[in-house]
Amino acid sequence: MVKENPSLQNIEAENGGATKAVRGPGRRLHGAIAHKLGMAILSGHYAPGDVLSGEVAFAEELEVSRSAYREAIQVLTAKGLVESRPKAGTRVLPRNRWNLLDPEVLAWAFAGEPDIQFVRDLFELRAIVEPAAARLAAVRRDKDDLKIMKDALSAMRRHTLATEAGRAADRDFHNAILHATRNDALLVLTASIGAAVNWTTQYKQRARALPRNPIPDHVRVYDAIAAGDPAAAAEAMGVLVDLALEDTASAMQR
Amino acid sequence: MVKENPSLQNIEAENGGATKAVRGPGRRLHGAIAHKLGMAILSGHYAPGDVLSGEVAFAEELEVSRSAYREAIQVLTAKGLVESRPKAGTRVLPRNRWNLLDPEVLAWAFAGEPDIQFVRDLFELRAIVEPAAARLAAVRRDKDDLKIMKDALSAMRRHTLATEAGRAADRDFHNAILHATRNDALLVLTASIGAAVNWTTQYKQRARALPRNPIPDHVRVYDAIAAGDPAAAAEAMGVLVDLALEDTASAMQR
DNA sequence: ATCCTGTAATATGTCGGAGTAATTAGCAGA
DNA sequence: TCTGCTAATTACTCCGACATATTACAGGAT
Repeated sequence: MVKENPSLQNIEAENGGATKAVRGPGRRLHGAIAHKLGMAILSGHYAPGDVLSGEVAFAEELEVSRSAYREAIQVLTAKGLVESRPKAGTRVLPRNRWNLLDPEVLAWAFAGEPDIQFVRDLFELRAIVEPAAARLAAVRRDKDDLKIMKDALSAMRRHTLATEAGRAADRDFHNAILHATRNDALLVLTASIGAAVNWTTQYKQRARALPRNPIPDHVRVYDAIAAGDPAAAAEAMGVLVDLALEDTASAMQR
Repeated sequence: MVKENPSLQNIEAENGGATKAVRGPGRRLHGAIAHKLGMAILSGHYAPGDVLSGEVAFAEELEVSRSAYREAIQVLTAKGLVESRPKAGTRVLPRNRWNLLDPEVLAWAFAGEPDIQFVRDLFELRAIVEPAAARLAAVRRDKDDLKIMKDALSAMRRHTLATEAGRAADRDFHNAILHATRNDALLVLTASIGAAVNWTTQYKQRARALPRNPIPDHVRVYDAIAAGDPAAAAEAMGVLVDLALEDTASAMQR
């Protein structure tokens, strides 16, 4: 258990100037604090059971008002990361209480050095859900869905995955499939994970050039869905996820 | 777009007495507000795009301080339900921005009249994930996992599912399976959904007695996992989920 | 040794005000 | 009449202080 809070100074102080100049226009102060704290927890800087020393002391240390600190804590509490009780202080909750599928939490988890085991867990989940989604999409898609997928596909071809536009097209393609399942729960889940994993894709991108051309595999998924063949769609999507896992794993090991 | 806020008075006023007497000991004020507001949004009382009239006016109407109101809004914002911007007020975000897998959001969704389509979506997701989890568990489980499952099973036999203890044992059984997958992401996801769905189970409970004895089906799952047979485990779990869906659907139709 | 009780520490709830950003409307020019 | 800019209003954001309630902890009694 850490007693004092080590080196959390300078939340957002690139320059020593005014606060408003530092934080972006859309970014609120408590949001920045929550981000900072959330990353600190997800990165393991604070372990479950650790106590974030007293509210007043902490806010003082961060050089923000208690209100801002309290609102930040409120956010973390809403995501199940911490729990604060009178006298006891604010403690980091055990991992199983964390809301790991929250988009923001996911982002924090991937912001620092992502935990390899957790990434593998996430891909395992993807490997379960995405093929099943493709299976459903093959049955339930309509003409509009197919058109959107087709457009995204050609956009992926035009720009490569090396560009931001290309990656956006990739996201659109997958989102179109999810949307075609007509299942909101599936959509939300996969969208959250997808966003985090796409971050990993950028990560990978930094490491080296594309390992191989992913377009044909995407086309196979599209063809199967267009043909209304659930089994083939699931199989093709399975290949896609496996491929992504391979690439990511090899990129993270270096 | 609603302009004024209809009938949100008396957040927690059963009696006209002191506030502290009404809200439970562990329940904080802003938590109660967030609960109230969250339920109002999830139940469709506020539609996406609706604006919750001015902070001051609203806090006044709820008879709480602005700080409490703000902290409640903070919670909702963290869950992606609303977004507040200066001058524009606090607006309800579109549904696809909602954090539907958040345990609390799920609870709110089920608190009122649960949306049938959403329940179906959730069960579809369960039907995808849980058999896959059973498949993994069949391979990765160790002796301790089996012991916990066995204990939960016998507890389910002792108390029936009609009692709270029996339902707790049911939860334990499923959690043990999830834990045996050694996949935190899977565990968190299914735990969230399971909690909400268990609520539905209580719902069902009210409607009528148990439709049939679920114990043998649970035993089949256990046997397959104990035998280390992935395919059989997945199949048996699929049966379990289908059964639950059937029961819930028929219970909700009345 | 265990239980109880009092106290101090700490988080929670409240308030009002100053600051800031954005929408809206009003005005000027083409 | 339409377009572009300016200004004022409005609502959120942040702040610091105060009052309150809860609880952990310690010290004493049984």
